[in-house]
Amino acid sequence: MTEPVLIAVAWPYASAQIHVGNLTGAYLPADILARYHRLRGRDVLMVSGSDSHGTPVTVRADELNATPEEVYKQYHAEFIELFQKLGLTYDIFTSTHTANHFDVASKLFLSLKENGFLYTEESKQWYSPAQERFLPDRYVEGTCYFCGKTGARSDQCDNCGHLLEAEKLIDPKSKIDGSTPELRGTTHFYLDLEKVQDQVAEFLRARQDYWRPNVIRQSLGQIETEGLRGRPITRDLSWGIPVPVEGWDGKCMYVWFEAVIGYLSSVIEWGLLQGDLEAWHHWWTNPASRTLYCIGKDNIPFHAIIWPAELIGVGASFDAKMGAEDPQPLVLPYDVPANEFMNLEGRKLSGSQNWAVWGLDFLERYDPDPMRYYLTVNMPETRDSDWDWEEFYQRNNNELVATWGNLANRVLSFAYKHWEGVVPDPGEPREGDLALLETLREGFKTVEAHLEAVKLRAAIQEAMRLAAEVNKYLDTSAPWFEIKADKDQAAKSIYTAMQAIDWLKIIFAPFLPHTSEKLHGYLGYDRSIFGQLVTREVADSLSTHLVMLYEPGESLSKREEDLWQPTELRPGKAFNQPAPLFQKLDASIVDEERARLGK
RNA sequence: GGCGAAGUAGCUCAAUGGUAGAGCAGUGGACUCAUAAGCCAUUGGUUGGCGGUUCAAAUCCGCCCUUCGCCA
Repeated sequence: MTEPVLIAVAWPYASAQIHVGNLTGAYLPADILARYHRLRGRDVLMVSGSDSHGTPVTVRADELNATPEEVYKQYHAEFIELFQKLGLTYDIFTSTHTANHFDVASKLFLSLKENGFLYTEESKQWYSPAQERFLPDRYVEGTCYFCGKTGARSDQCDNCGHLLEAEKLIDPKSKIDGSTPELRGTTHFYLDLEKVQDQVAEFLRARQDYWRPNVIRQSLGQIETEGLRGRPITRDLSWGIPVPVEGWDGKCMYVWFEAVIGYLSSVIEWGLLQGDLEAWHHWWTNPASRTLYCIGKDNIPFHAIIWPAELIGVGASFDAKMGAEDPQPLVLPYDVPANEFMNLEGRKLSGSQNWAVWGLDFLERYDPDPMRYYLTVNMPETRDSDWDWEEFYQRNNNELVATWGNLANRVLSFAYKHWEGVVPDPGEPREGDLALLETLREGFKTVEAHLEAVKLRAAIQEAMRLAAEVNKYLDTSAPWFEIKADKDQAAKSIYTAMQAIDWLKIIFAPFLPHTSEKLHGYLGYDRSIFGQLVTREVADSLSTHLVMLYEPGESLSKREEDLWQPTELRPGKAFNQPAPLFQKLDASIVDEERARLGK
């Protein structure tokens, strides 16, 4: 009896590279949770994909003189390369530009429409007579009627900060060709949030005891003080999912509306690729399913209010459209553990000013686990945090290398030298040996409690504390003395320490999977702890797209098998010559890396 | 402007009414299996400011300051 766990991860916009802020905010915590739940033997599905539509992609395409499809595919491929190198084990990482997603989004849209949660309304939008199309707000610039500054966007003036009413903007110009746009009436669909407001509030109140304060207070606070108003969910755009209603040619669904539907469509696609068309029900219509949404704080309203509102409005209608005989409603979010932001050297990250640490660039020079470690201990769980190269260097050398890497290395080196690569037989354990192992046994439970509560920083700190306990144990028992007087005593100490690091390997595995696998290999195990990431090109009626998939293969983490517990290290078992798990960094990297910033 | 989050030791963070703690950095020490790592000891804080409630406040209340986010 395994528990379905859906790890739903924010969909990166396919118009910019991924930096450490994106990673620590959403993608890395998701992977840590996914790996932990896999070790527990649960039915984990971690899903996401590239948000391929919308204005940012078309803006980037215009800049590069390319098509939006070319732009999205280029970034999409880079995302997948990064995720493979960093070991972010998405069961599926796909795209919103797939026939399946179009179909699912359309069915969901129509479900909302038929259930009476959509209405239409006319508003005024910028229209370019020269190009015969509507222009997004950010394509139109003019003179601010508050401060007189030119170059103000049509919806907000960056100079004085005022929000602007489009019709009052002085001398509006299209950024594309400099022509003068005009305001024209256009009709759009709106999501009737007012209608579901009470149900959304009820949904939030039922979860307020365990949701993070920043998420629950902001969401519930907004409903209680201001209430909800309808939001337009369609736009005059050509790059996106067409509105599935007759007579609505030239209009697409607004990206924020359709991208979140990816959490559903990607699970369906995963099932299709497994050849199991019904698989998605296990996570989406099963009341036992636990769904966790890993996102950054900029996404809170969409995941804590709008997406639940969409799901409530859809009810069982989507399942009915999928052909179910006894249609069930879709499962509402269990938790939305949104993180705050990560700054860089005290300043806000800025991609355009290159004030960022880019994922792929970082991995050109460093290993993935040091990045995962620093981003976990410094995760912005309760407030904004800061990437500081000096601190990265210090924590790598003083914590990761010194406490954990050195522990594994000192134990295995000593054992390999004196017992010729065979796990020593401890005989009867002494009191101190039992006490250390008891501490580690308790450690599984403590780290587990932190992980279940999505307190990843506390979890990894506890894991490091356990490693320090083993270091203390070694200093107390001092096998380097024991071996001179009585090798049997040294065998007890070294066996106990080996047993401890074999367990710590599992405890660290969700956070530092690459080095846990390495240690796992040194300890003489054949099958890997986790599976592999593979890519596949998928063709459909719309286009072709690259998907990344997680394949458990012959790995140890399997459904219904709980690896999150102490296991016995067999005396007499052969193990391999060890090497250091982590590299010490030279102090010079701090200045070198700082010199790269802002250029 | 409205709502929300955050402000604790040099740095990163714990501690939601009961003697302010941990890790790292700093300082001193004994040891040497190990990536000069680890271990032991230790310095260091009017808990952003002011006022209030209480026998007791980092914690509850009010005002102010700073940072950040959402909304208008």
